[in-house]
Amino acid sequence: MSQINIKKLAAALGLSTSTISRAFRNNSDINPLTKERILRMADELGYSPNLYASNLRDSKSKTIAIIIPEFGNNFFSQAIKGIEKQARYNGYHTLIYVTEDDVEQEASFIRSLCNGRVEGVVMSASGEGLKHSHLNLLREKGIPLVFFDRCYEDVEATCVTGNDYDSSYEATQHLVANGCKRIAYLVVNKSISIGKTRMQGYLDALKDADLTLDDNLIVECTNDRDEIYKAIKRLFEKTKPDGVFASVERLAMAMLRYCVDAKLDIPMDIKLICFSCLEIADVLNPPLSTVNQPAFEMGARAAEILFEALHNKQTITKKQQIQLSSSIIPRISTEKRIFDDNTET
Amino acid sequence: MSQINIKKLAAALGLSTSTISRAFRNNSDINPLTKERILRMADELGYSPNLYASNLRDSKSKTIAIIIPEFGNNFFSQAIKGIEKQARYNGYHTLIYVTEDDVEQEASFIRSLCNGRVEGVVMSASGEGLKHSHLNLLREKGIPLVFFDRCYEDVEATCVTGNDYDSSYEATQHLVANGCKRIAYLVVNKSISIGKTRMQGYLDALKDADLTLDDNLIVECTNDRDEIYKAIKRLFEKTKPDGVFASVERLAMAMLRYCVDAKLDIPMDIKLICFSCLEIADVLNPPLSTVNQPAFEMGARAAEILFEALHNKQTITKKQQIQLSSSIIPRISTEKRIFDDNTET
DNA sequence: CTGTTAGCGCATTCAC
DNA sequence: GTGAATGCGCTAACAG
Repeated sequence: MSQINIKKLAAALGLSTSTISRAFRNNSDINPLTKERILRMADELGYSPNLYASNLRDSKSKTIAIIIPEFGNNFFSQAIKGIEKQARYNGYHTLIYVTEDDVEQEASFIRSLCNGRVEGVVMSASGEGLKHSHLNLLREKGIPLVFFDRCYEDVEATCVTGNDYDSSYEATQHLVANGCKRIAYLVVNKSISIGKTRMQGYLDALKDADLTLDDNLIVECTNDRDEIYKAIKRLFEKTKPDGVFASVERLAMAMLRYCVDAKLDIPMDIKLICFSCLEIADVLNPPLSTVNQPAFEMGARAAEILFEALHNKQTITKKQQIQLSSSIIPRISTEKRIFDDNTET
Repeated sequence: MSQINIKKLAAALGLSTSTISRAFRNNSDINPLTKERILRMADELGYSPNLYASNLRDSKSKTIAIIIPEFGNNFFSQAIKGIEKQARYNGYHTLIYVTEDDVEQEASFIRSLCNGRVEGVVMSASGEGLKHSHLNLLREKGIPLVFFDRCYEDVEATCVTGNDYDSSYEATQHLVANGCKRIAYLVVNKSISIGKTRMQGYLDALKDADLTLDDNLIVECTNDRDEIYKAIKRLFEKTKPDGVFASVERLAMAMLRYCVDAKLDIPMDIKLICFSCLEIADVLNPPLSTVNQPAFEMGARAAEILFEALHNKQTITKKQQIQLSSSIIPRISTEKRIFDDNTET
């Protein structure tokens, strides 16, 4: 394949390469007719300016990266959608990397991006709050970073999250209001920022409702479907919760499965609410009360902030947290049922 | 930001740039000690070879693109996961583009990729079988293409799909076997390849079961949630199906909603099965029988084929269809219920 | 309005 | 085992 390049095109037209170049960028002045002639010929010969040559010259890549820990639930697909849309709007390309919750992988991705491949990074953190030296690389290279949903607290960067504390408080309160006294909290990892924040909301709500905390009611799970199920089973065998607040969608799904198997009726025997952005929560069995996270908006907002930084030639984003409101959508799974006075609905 | 480059690093070490270069590629011979010294200093100074310079020199980008029509359901997130994983395995980067079902957008993306940005493309087609001239660009540039799930029949490229015809036939047969006589088919667009193939399976199964086809039972929907609902409502008002086969997940969700509102019991009054790769079909109300598509595998396989082509320096993939088997997972939504003889389960 | 010139950062000859 | 020279394809200054 004799690749066409600017020189050949110039030769074919009897022009200089700079004129060709001019025809392809909109700023420099050029005779409209020449331009048209060039573009026509370019089209015919299948010429388009080589990306890497241009990028090398201007050290601009018009590309950002998304780094996410996993793809397991709707949250990230919707967030990606938001980011990609913003990128498109700004004329940027979007690279995507999935770490599978592996900080090493995350570091490796970051390293592979620091050679000019991207101008900015939007990411949701994979690890806990320990060694983030790989992120210093970004700063050294002047590549701005924006977190969404999960962040490293010690890294200087803007972080777009939901109002996790408030939502958790409210979700717990919602269970209390509907009659729950022994509320369990299901979490994947209670030591990372987001699990911690959500748990605090839960704890404070319990305290404010004068409910005593039973440590057995806090269940730390993994991401493995079977193990989650077992953890829930143990919870119910050991202690008898009457309400469950799941900090992650996947854990609530396991709850639904367990309740079917254990012949527990939701919401009669146990009430359930969880963080989720599942669009089909209303057709679950039973329709599931959710703390609805604005995933798309979170992604879009994070990207927006990144592009602002890029636009202003900032090499770093301001350390601040931007909270988008989640909303509690009560459905059957937390409905109050009254037996004692025959007014059962 | 005084960016570090190969020259500065060379100067700092009193070496030539070519020696530096050698230290970073593993083939050329270089004194191990020099190499180590270089790498150490590079690390210290935060140097890594500029991507665009290397790419320009070698005309290699180590990047592929994914182009998908939408992000609306699990299918595409799982497929992306499969593709990304393969890419990572092969040391490639992955660009992602979402067309929102717009062929113009698709064409525009393709054009923006043909300047060397990517070495290959994995895509699920956005449009119908009409004008695909934008794909010729890829061929002209020698960029191989692999379709997954949705393809353009007239384009020469490998296409990885499910066994849609067979699965549809079986799904329909499954409804028949469980007592349905008037089976509706819900489809988004019956004229694109995939809608067509699936419908053919449905039609043939009806014929082989000696059921007469009622055109009113074939419902063409859009992607809009409300409109889908209305279309289903019209279907039930006009005619009384006793089984529904939904060619797309989203349509089945609308069915579940409609049945709640219309107080129709699934599977008593109506049975339902659909294409889906929802992992939580078992906790829907009722647990939904599905034709389970191997989305992750489809993505992974498509990527694999692309990398094979890349590896063999093919500029085009063989025109062939590779079918991965879907499996029918019967759940409550299609269960046979027998009233007449008191053996109701 | 167009051509000439120089150089972005790197990797590969070819010498030594 | 290492250095000097060349060019990948493009664009921005500068001249005219």
